[in-house]
Amino acid sequence: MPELAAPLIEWYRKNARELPWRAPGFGAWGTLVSEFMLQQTPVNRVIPHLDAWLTRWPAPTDLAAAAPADAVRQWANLGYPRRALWLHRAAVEIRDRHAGVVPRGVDDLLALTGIGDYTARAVAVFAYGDRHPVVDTNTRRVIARAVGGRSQPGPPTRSDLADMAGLLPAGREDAAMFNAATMELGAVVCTARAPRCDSCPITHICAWRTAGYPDTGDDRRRQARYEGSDRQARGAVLKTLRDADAAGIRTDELLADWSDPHQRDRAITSLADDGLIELVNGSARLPH
DNA sequence: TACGCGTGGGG
DNA sequence: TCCCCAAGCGT
Repeated sequence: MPELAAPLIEWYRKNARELPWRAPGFGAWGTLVSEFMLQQTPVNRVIPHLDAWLTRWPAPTDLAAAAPADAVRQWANLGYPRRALWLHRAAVEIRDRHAGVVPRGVDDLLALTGIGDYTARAVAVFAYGDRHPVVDTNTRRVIARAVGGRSQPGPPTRSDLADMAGLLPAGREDAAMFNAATMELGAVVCTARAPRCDSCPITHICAWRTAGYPDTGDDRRRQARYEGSDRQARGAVLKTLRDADAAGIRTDELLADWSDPHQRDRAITSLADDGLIELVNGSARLPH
């Protein structure tokens, strides 16, 4: 296998976007919050919310002292609001189990609510500089193409971690840079649709290019339709409650005009099950 | 392993 | 107009 890391790192040094979490001394808490927000939400939408969040809660203990409702409100329209709840829980766990300091070990990070394989290693690598494989949708796509010669990656697998580990340079600094560079390439050059192969720094190594850019199929999981879905109903309920005062809204007045009453009821029940809302005295409100 | 989970911008 | 896509996680 030709050397992948060197040209990627060189390209990254010259072309990396200036992003808030890449500023020197950004801090582990900022990194952790940014990674929560970046789970399925695009960079450009995250940036202003990240700034506001860290201004309000500069340390894990600050967020831990707040009510979950405040976290859900501050999350605003970033999407997947369970992440706000999970981030709040993680802050409480960091306060209680790690003396208010974001842990450095991958196992400790994995034990926190809302942190999985990606986020745990992203924090360990980007905040603490340790040597681990970071696997996300970008690195999986870049490796599927450059190494696997395929047009798209398959569904995520446990072996993705070992595949990335096998490509990692020996040194900690280089390894961290390689992780970041592979993600960056996937984000801005080796994109899911219409990749910009003309400006790619590893075309000379790319197995997909060598094979003539074949369409090898695409067995990635498709996202369910949103229009008319329960998710849409949940989103509408939560938006209403974010915009309401702390006392909430009577459940019989909540989304009273929703076209499917059963779906409305399902949304309210499932949100309560998830802890995103509380049902008290016939009213629904964000969790105190 | 496969599914449910928000929201908005771009092709 | 839709459909695709976005630094995933928990179950």
